[in-house]
Amino acid sequence: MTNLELAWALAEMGDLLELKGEEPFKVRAYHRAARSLENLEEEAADLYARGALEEIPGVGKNLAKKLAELLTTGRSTFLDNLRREVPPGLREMLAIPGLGSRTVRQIHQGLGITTLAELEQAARERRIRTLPGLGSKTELAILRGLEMLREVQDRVPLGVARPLALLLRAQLLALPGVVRAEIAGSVRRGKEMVGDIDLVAAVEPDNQVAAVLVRHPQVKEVLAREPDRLALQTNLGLKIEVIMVPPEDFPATLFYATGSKAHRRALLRLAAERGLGAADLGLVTPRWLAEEEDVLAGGTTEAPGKGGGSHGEAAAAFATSGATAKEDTPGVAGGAPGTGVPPAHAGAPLTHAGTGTNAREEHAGVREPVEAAFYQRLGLPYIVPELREDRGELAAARRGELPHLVTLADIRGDLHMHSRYSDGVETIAAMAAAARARGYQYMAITDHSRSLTVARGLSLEQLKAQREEIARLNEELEGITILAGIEVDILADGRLDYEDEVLKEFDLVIASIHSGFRQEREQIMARLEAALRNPYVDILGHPTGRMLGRRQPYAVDVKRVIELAAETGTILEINASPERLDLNDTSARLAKEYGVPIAIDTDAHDPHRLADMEYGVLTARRGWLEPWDVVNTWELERLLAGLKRNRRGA
DNA sequence: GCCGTTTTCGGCCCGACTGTTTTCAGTCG
Repeated sequence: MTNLELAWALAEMGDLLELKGEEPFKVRAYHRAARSLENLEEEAADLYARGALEEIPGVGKNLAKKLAELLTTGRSTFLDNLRREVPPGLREMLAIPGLGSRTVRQIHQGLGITTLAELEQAARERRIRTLPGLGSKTELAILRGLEMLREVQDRVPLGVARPLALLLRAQLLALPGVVRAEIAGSVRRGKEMVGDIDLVAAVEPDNQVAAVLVRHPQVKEVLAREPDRLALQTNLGLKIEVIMVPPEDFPATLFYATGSKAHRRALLRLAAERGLGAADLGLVTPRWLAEEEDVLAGGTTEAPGKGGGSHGEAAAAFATSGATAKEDTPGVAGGAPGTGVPPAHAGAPLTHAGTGTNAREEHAGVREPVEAAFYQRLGLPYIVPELREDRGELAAARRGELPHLVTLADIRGDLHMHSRYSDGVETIAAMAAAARARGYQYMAITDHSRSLTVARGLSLEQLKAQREEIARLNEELEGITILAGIEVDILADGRLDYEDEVLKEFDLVIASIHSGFRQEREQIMARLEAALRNPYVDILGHPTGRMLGRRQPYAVDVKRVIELAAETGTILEINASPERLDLNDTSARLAKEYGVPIAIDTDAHDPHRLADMEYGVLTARRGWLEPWDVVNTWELERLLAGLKRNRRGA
């Protein structure tokens, strides 16, 4: 079992124990251990092999035993028993904001409800409010929560799907008869949430793909097994589709499977306007021809062979650190993160600034954009997957105005990270070492401010101590500059958590909302406006507060925030954590149109999470951002000179 | 259930907000 699968099993145990009414500290122990496993560098299976499971933080005798059972048998009698005791629907209810274990238990016991469907019906029939302590607001929260769950149904964050996609691609390439394999679909396009992992493999007739993959340890169920197509369901509930084609069909199939569907169809319409057909472009596979037929018929039905929407896709180049829209530069040969699987192509060197030793930082990618020829036959430059959403990319290509997209290699620093001073897990020195190992020239330590007590926000005394430590480290360390920053809370009443006299002492200030999420729009906007107008607030952190699949944004008017940022000279953040990606791609693009500079920050609480930068860069690319739009691609001097605090009176 | 150069037992992040209430329990970050 993989670390992620083990982590999910522990988290499920924790949830089920909580629903049973176990004491909170025991429940928390399961969740803490789950988190440890998610962030573990080494495979738990290896730790088990040398009897070292208890070295995992938060794992003692008891949990080590449960992990050992999972690792050796793939099952857990403890978890199986829990699942028998607690209806699975109750666990799903925990995902509804506002519902905790006590309320779920009360609803279960009071109304006999065990599924989300029953819960919805009860809320609509106003039966929830018949329970003591619950009222109409809870019913509303339930209905809203269910709506949010429906939106993300069967989809997972890119941060979960992409690592598995990279692993699968590497494993495919190791199989006999596989000439080439690439990630396609929404994973390749870098969408924030994905429904399935699409892979395209160029294979010889005697390949072993199906035979091996149906027995893959992470595969729970085979959904379809056809000569040229395999559909699988993983243990974690993700769907995987592998399309197998002869090598000569690989480019067109990859192109098709990457989507988006809207982009494909717009491309075919453009070709038709010019009197060209799919065949003229070299797109002669059955999928393309069927789609062309449908487009020409003016139809909106699905092309055969695939399911609906933009997820009928498959395959390849992930070009974050390589190819851009204007230059067909090579991408990077990709290894699978954290798996020790070697890169598939030995050729292209890592282009990431300086380093590349960490497998987590490597990127899958094709060495040349295999689809370039198709665009070329239409007289167009190559369009990277991140732009293929039918959001004006074809028109821009025709005008020769495709953006020169920012790449991971352009990033010179990370301006949002936490240390042990607040809720981070590492020292400033360790975070600095990790940032330097990534080739960064600068970084900012931005711990939480004093009101965020859960995150051990810093008192004025601690701020002083921290600043002294940073000054000392800057003396000692070569090759990286640490900025003394803060992530200051925008308090519920609109004040900032420190006075201006304190804020002006920092090198850089991020202001963020961590409380009062349910306030009315007017109040939220008043708080944001006050923060944006503060002369010492340089960056607005995670501007909408959303957590993908978990929490809706607070009542924010994003366009107004962008206008205010433009007016006040405040930088807006793309928080690169795959749980957030906030701003999202379309908002980032709007910010660019307003001339608002963007900082792509990881908000890392742990050195490993500095690698989340790639997700932020992907989101920025989907937002058409170019290096000059992103302040942490700038040289440090220029960055500092550009901060609002330093421009005042200048 | 985990953890310990103070502890092998008794702590474990804790204060604010929300919804439901007339004094507070539950949820959240």
